[in-house]
Amino acid sequence: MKGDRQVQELIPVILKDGTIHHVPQGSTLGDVAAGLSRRLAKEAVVARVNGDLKDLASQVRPEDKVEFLTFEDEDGRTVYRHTSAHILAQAVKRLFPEAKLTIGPAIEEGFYYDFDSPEAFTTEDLARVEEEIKKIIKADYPVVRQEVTHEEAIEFFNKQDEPYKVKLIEELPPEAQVTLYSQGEFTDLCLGPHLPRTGMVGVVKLLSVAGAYWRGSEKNKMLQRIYGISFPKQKDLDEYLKRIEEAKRRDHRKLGQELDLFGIADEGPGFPFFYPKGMIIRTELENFWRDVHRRWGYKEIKSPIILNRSLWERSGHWDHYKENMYFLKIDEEDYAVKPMNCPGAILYYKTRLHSYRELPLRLAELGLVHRHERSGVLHGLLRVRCFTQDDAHIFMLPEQITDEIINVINLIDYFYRTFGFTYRVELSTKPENAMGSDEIWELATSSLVKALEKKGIPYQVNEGDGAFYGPKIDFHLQDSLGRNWQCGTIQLDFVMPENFDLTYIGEDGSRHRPVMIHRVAFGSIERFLGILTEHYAGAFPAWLAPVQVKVISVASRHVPYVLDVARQLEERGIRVEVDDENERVGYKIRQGELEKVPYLLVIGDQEVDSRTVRVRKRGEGDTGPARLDEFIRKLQQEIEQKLCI
RNA sequence: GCUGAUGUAGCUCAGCGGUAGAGCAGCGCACUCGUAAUGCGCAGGUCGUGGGUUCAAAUCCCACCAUCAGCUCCA
Repeated sequence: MKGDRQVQELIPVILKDGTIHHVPQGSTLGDVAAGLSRRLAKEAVVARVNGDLKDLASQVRPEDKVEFLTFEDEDGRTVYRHTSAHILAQAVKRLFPEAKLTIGPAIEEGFYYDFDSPEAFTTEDLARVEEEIKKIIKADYPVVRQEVTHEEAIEFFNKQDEPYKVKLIEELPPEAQVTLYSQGEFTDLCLGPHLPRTGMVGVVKLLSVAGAYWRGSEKNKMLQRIYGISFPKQKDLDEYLKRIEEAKRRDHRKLGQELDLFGIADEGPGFPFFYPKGMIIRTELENFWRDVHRRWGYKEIKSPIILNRSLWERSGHWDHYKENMYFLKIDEEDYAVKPMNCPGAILYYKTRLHSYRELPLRLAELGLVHRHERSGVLHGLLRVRCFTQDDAHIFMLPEQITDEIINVINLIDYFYRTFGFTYRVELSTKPENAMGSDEIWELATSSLVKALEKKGIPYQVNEGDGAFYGPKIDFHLQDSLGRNWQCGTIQLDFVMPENFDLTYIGEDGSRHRPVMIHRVAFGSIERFLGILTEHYAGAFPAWLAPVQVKVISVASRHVPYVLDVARQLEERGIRVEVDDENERVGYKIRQGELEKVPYLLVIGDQEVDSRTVRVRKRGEGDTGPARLDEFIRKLQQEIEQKLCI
């Protein structure tokens, strides 16, 4: 009567929605899922039990609060991909038994596994590994968790000749329980949890192989890292690969060349060139910037690129930023190329006495700075060695801090909205190499928090990520592909005013110390243009487009009218080009579309006769005939309002 | 900086020990044409740079330069 007794011993578990479900004692989480729905039976990858993630193979206890996760849940996806990483490691060990296992976590997009292998893996190797992965998935090995003692674990991995695993275990406290996960012949040290079976993984795609240091430190040995991604269905993988393709298609380095906007010569690694068309976009961005700053009460200055060593010693850059700076000698004296604009702005501030009545004093500067970046990190316009910061330094009374920060937040918000970006805010606090006392940092940080809270903006805190002179608020904007870019930043600074002995004359007639804000909106004009290029996929809105209208002749007899139309557009301030080549219309239209010109005007007999133009809108095709002045009026409005259409 | 891959005409790429090739772009000629590539012809390269091996190097070896991917995700 053993069976009867089991049936009677039901235990209660609490489900996600609060309902109580009774299951036989000794049930696993997998059993519970299977009893709830067919969908869960198939798709549950892991369970959250009383807040902790647990393998589906583990048993439930009475009163457990249980929630089942699938690939759709972030944590479920992480487990799914972590198991994928184990499958990758198993496949690699089969094909390359001499490769040593290290670590293999799931990451934001996919997973990786690092191996110490005598031979570097090639792309062909990856294809073979992928085949082996398919076999492992097909074999559908159960993934079995096992708890062993510290000693047993070390002995096991010593026997397996896996020195990195032994090292990892040795770093754990000796009394700790160590968990092992096995699937088929493969066993890995792992905290888990994992999928119950290898067959639950749908498709795995290995993406790339690259070097990576053991524990991320350059002092350690370089390992071979294989990156991969996995999905339940081929369709999901295809979509992911399509998204990668789309990002490649939008790569600003590629578009910058195709559209003739900018480029980088071998002779100047990290020092970009702007070509005439890129220069137009850049100038439009700067015009917009000047216009906004005028309206927000800023004055503009320009400080020199090269300044004497003594200045950089006083500012702290000599001690805190030296390895990123370029130096030169002039008349036997040491000079540095500026990596930041703040000391220049401070020198201007110090050219005369300031009254409390003129604060806040907002000094803006499009300042060209140079910073030494390691050769391996350069990347088009996004990571360069010289760039133009759309900088500003605000000198103010301590009681103006919160209002000023809110003012800057409003300005940055206005900037990003113009380009159709949404954004996220982060607050960074005191770093290791900071200048200034804890009290000052405390005060500065709480001022930033106060401004954010007053604006009701949600933010994330990054401990220890601030600048050496003060805490900061960073703006991470999100582009049309959902990627994040750090651009704007607001940094509060009590240190520089102290170092440079900055003062203002207060109401009481005596000298007081002002507070400083450093801030950028674009961040770097060059980088922002790179981001915009990818965001718009090269199809810039009319206000930024290097050529706004291209006028195309059908046959050579139409050229005089084409030139007349172009002249009228030009007179109304529109950037226009004429294509009067002896080519077919189809050819010229194709050129115009490839150049991503917002409007093409096609002119043939009909247009000449009726003195009209035929409008073709970028990406939409022929939109029919129009009167020229009507077209110009609409386009001017589109440009004026900076519409993204 | 480190690991790996790459570097051939303005662009995209083929050639991988026997002395440089295509398509597009450019130039010329013909066609005068209605919404994403008309046809024919011409011209264009010290094969990233510098060494070496060889009768012979774009091709093999070494060094350097540049580019690309990665080097934060921690059993």
